[in-house]
Amino acid sequence: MSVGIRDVARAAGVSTATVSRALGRGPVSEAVREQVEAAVRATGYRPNLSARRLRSKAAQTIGLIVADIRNPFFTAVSRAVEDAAYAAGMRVILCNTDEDPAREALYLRLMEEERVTGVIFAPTKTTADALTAESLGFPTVFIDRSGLPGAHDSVVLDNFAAAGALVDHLAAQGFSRIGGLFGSTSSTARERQAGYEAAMTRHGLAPLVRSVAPNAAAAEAEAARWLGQPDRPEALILSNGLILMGAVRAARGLGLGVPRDLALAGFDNEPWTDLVEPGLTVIEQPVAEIGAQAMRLLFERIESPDQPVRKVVLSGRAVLRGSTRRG
Amino acid sequence: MSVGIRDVARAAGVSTATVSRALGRGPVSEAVREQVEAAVRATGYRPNLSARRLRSKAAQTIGLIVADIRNPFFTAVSRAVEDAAYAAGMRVILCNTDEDPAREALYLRLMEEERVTGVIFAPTKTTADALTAESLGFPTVFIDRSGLPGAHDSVVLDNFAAAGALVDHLAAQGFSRIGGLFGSTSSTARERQAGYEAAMTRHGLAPLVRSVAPNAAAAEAEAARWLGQPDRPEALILSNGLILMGAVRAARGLGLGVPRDLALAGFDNEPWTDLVEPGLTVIEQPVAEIGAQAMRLLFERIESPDQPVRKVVLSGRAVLRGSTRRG
DNA sequence: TGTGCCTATGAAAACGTTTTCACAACATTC
DNA sequence: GAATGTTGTGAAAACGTTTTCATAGGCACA
Repeated sequence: MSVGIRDVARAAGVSTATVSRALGRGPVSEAVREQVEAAVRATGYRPNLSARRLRSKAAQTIGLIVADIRNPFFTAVSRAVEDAAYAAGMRVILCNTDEDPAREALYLRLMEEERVTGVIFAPTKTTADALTAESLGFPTVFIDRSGLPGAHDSVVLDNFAAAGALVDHLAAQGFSRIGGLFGSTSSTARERQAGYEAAMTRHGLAPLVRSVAPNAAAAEAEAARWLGQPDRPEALILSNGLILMGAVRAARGLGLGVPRDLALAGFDNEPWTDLVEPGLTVIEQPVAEIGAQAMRLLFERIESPDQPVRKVVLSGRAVLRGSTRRG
Repeated sequence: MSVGIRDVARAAGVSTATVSRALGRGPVSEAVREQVEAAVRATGYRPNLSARRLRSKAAQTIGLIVADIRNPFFTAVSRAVEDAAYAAGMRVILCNTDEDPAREALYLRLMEEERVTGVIFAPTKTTADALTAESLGFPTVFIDRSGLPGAHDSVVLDNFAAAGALVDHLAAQGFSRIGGLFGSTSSTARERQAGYEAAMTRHGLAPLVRSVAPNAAAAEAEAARWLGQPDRPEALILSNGLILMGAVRAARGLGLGVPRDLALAGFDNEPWTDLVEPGLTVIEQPVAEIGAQAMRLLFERIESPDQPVRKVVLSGRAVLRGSTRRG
């Protein structure tokens, strides 16, 4: 019923081996190559990728496991990864873990069963800490988040410095009760928290830290609780775009003026952050480059599996807007 | 080197056929099933999905081809599709066409080669109009956009009615020079335009229409051009979230107050639309339901390939905010 | 003219599963 | 007690490719 390589071979008057060689790379005479191509067109042949992968053991597939596809940061990174992958003739399987270690385990097993060429992974802290260099059966690059030192290639932001830069900026504007609301599931949030705390200490200020599930609803609830207290912070640093949005909503809900009653500074320069009034001060991440670098690292790891582990650290760019301007 | 089903069979003291049956569904005694499971654990066996798919001819894979993953509408729909797919034990291959017919063709060929179980597809108008019922080698459900009548299952918004509702609302507020800026690549934008024009005519108003590539940058440029003219519209209807964002930026850039100098109404109730000042009046689409219904239609089509073509039309919900309030 | 070495090709094996076919052991029906 | 299912199992075929192995023909070189 379905047309296979033997139908093409019959139509072209050659063997299946020759068809395979003509379609891939292999020594074939120009005449035969043209015959085969004509036969492919005539029969409407489409190669069966499952069969091809089974025999050749080259899956030509990379897995992309992200924590939350609704987070525009991951969407943007995915775009870059996919573009690079398809340009290299590889397919992408995209998986969403929702920051859930159980789903991470599920998808990692799926990757094994697919015999993927490699994986790009933004793991939760729980999973990252559990994964040693040998525990994964395929080349892996961590993205946005890093795990055990020296265990996996990774490309991350210089979170420590970026969070420190936000504190410096707020301190320079004269704010002193600067709070930090950080995600609870990622190493990234921890690093940002550490950078925040170090900078606060450097400025002789007392760190005020809370953590929260990294989504807008949870962040709004927690921020509202915090900001409702009499000794509320006068400035807040938020560890990603979703948490930043939650904080903006909480401030609105409580009738707090920004930056008069509350200054806000966050991460991820999402399109809406300069549309709200006042514009929000953020650290912009080089999202496209993160994706591209991850693919580069992955390809190089596939090429030479035994090279030393590498960690690419990219710098964020502070985008200063009205939300941190001292009234 | 890699452990296969025959290693498991040897370890369990049974044949490979029995292992296969014990792992899948098939008549096996309870004792043997436990033996096999123990052997799987002992050997660390992972099934090879390529081999499984090749032999069983069940890809257990659905393709999801969207126009732009940066558009939160598609992100949200993808979430729903993926959740449903993984719940049904299927994998998802996600592809981005960037509204480019050439990439659509590329990905459709990929779907054939993957021998996918089915595809959910948001096609450009160009591709949709070229695709007859027989031209696709797999069950397909169109999403957000429809093609030739009766050619493919689809789940879409009632775009005509929704656009009309926006016009009605603006007209009721006393606006009369109401312009419409619509995307140029989708049937959806055409339907919204038709609904807009019909409603304008119904109100005795003259339609003012422009079209633009459906992304924020192009929309901003076109809106700025339009709004810079002396006889500029006093209200604008925008055919999706990205175009709406472009229009907001254009208004800001020209120093036009909303809604005093310009009223704005659009599609897609994205999280940022109530964060800008004033909040934006939009049609909210039931994104999760669109994804879920698409999966339902697809599964039913797979089950009974010859049933009549169905089109699910969902209603949008008008969310009225300050951007259309008559000053 | 013989020897050796490329190049293009075909026959057949191999990839790791599931499925078909055959059959033995046992239960059910007449 | 014979005929007729069931049920559990193994041997081997099959899925659609790529790859290995073998070989025939052409060409260069001695």
